[in-house]
Amino acid sequence: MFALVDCNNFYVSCERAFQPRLEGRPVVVLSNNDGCIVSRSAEAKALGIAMGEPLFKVKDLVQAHGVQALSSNYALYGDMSGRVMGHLASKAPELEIYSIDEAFLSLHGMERWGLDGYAREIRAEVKKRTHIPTCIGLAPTKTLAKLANRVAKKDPSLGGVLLLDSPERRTWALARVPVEDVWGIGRQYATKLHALGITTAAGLAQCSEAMARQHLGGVVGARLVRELQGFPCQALSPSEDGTLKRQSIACTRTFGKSLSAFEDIVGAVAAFASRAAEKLRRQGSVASVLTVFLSQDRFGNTPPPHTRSAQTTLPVASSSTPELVRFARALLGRLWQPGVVYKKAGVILDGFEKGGEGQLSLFAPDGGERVERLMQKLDALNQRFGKGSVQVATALGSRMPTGKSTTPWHGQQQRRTPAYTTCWEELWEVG
DNA sequence: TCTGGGGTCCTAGGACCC
DNA sequence: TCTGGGGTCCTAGGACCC
Repeated sequence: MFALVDCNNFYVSCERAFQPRLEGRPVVVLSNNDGCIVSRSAEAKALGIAMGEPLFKVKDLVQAHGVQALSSNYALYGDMSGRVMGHLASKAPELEIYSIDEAFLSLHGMERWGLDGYAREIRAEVKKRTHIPTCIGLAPTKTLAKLANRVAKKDPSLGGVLLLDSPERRTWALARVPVEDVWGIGRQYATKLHALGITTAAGLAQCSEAMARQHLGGVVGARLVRELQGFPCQALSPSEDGTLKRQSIACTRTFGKSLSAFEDIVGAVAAFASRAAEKLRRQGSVASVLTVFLSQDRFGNTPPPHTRSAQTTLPVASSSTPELVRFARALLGRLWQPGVVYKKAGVILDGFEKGGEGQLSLFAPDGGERVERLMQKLDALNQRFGKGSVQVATALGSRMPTGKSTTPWHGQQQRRTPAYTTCWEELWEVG
């Protein structure tokens, strides 16, 4: 049996854990640049505020109902996520961290404990220790566990837990979930399925394999239907030592304002590459593929495509900031055009190998050990004195290296709460 | 005026290999 | 007119997820 533990309105719940006055009120958390709504409290959902909606489109609603709109505070959410996952890891032999607010647990062999009661215990404990409310779905496949979780979230009478351990319960749950709410059914597939007269998860579960393959992206769709029928097709991939090992790492941003000058954009790209390299080192990988993209305003008047990208395979896989910045800069040189107004850029790393196991370079006789030591020092300094204390100069862009002016690509974050748990200057004050 | 930032997996075609 | 069978790697793009 799998359990899927999912935090309710995660970002809003993190904010509420430190600001009890937000309890019972409509609250939303905003994306970067305070642009879109990415997390909503139950009260905000009830007002009809949609997920992903731009803030400016619901400004009236927000004002009329005194909705608290907060900038996103990823330092806080990441830390709270770690705490929740830490508790979950102690509750099951295996844990797969699926996203910042969700994890699959393998409960194989624990059936005799009474899974329903055990799930309620986990839920209560997470709430008590972290103040984060969760819902738990339990079922023989991941897709059914997701579905059970979704039903548990929508139906308060279930007390946050739903166990699907019999054909009767499964049939009951499948019948009450619209097909578009099934894990793996997005907008395109939902439209197709409705046209075919399939409107519920129950209907989808009765689909033939041929039909699933034809309409739902081949083997992916076939697996989805089998999982709904109770035949597991997706195994748990346990997260080693409670952390996620990614297959790709991206750092991308919409700029705070439009940028044209090469020096400004190269500053942004260098900063993104530095950040990506940091994440890469933290998971102990080296990357062999680097992609840079550059976008114009996708809501503006310029016809698509709005994005151009360039990719390169590194001669030797690397996690060195200066090395990756150098290649990123070269790629940017191929993309940037004078006079064009840009709104967004990004750096993506791919093709990972485990650090120390990759192909060695003929031309770096020490195997890159010096650079590795340098990067360790860099990370240690930034850990000790705060993010960005030591950077490659390219990342400063056209700024003077002194002074506190923000970089031209930085956006607004006017409603950010303190990083209560990760920054000495911003510790929680009680009183 | 204002419109996010991450990820995953799969397919298909072309170049190239034996 | 006929002209094999089996791979890999790379790129681009599409669908989905949170």
